[in-house]
Amino acid sequence: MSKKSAPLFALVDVNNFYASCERLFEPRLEGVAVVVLSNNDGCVIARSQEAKDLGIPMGIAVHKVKDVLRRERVRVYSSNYALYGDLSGRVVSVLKRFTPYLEVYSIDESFLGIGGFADPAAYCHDIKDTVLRWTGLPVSVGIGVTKTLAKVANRIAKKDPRHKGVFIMPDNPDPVLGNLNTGDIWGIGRRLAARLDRLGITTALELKNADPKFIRARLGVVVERTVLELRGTPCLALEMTVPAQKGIMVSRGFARRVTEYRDIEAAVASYVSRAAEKLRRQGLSTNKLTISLRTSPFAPASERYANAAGFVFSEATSDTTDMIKAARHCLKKIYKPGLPYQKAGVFLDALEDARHTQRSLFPPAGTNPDKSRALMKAVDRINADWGHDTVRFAVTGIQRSWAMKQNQKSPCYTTRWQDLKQVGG
DNA sequence: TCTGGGGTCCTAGGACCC
DNA sequence: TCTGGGGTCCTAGGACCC
Repeated sequence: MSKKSAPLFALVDVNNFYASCERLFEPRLEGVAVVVLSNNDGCVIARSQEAKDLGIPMGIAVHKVKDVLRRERVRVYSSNYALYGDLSGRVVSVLKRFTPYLEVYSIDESFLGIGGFADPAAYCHDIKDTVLRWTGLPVSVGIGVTKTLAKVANRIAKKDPRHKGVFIMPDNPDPVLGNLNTGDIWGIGRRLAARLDRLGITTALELKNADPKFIRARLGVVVERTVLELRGTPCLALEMTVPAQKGIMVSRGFARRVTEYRDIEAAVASYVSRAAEKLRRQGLSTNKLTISLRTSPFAPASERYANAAGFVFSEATSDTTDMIKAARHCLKKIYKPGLPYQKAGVFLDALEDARHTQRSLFPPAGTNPDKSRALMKAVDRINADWGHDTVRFAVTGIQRSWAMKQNQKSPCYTTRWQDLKQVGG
């Protein structure tokens, strides 16, 4: 992309990503309806085209579509993030061979800066064909002068087979935008769509033609930027460097309702351990830990409860022991006996580079940072070599009746040797 | 019986300062 | 008893994304 050329964005997006990943290692699934479930096998988070054609909605609770899943013999998979993460990396490495102007936006989407090409559509067809040939995954590409317009174009590339997977936004986008609801624009969710509706704005074209100052006053700067992006004025740049993470969260629903303090404490301690590993892997330490606990939001009102409590460390830490201690302190504040708890979580906040941690003038008694660092390093090393949780804290429990359900999980073909054997049968 | 998990950014309002 | 205006920083909550 030469400096003089006008910016042009391509959004490359894997079609039905999770479903396509499952299909990659099970050729029998070709042409068959496939769905992938959320954690705890709770709801549908990905569908093959055939599953979409059966009218199975995104995000629906599994128990609500049980009948159609059985009747139509839909193949059902628990989500397998190790597999999806690995395949995502393969797609990105193919894209990197085409251009350094690359922003990995999500597990299945990347923005590419493609300004300066004489024939961007041909270039993107080449990208699409190459990704399919080298990874086996089908992608669609949308092209536009802003990220928001590239998103719109991508949607059309996916929906209308006549475009063969690549759609470039025309110079006059109005006919396209006139056929698009505001809720289908990137950045406009259900709430904002409803508020726009009340202002008499229902299509993307109407939003584009609205007064940006008026929109800013009523709906804030985010929506104002969307108006400008729809008009072809870029407000969002290609972000090629990954910014430092601001927070780390680990939260899970329990496989079944949990009431006993000991069980919740065990679950929370194991989430804390996982969060602490993520923290150390990135060379960070945390200043603040928050524990959250709740019953099901679908529970009867008498059982509905959600609360959170935080703990601020006197100096930043990356030590699992410190964090478990803090977590117990928080949990005691918010745990109420007798309730059927459904979910707990830990959030690590106010992160900083572990190498430049500000030491407290008054460190808590009995702490020895060097010793703790060495211990954590050893624990991480053993767990990396021998598998998750080979070494873990006793408080995380032995029985783990709360551990999540994943009854339909596919093998980790690409990341575990043991699982690879299953391919050959 | 059964409804995901992990992030980001923005805004409003309170605390505090001069 | 009366009692300003403006700035900054922090936090909680809301909205969005995939």
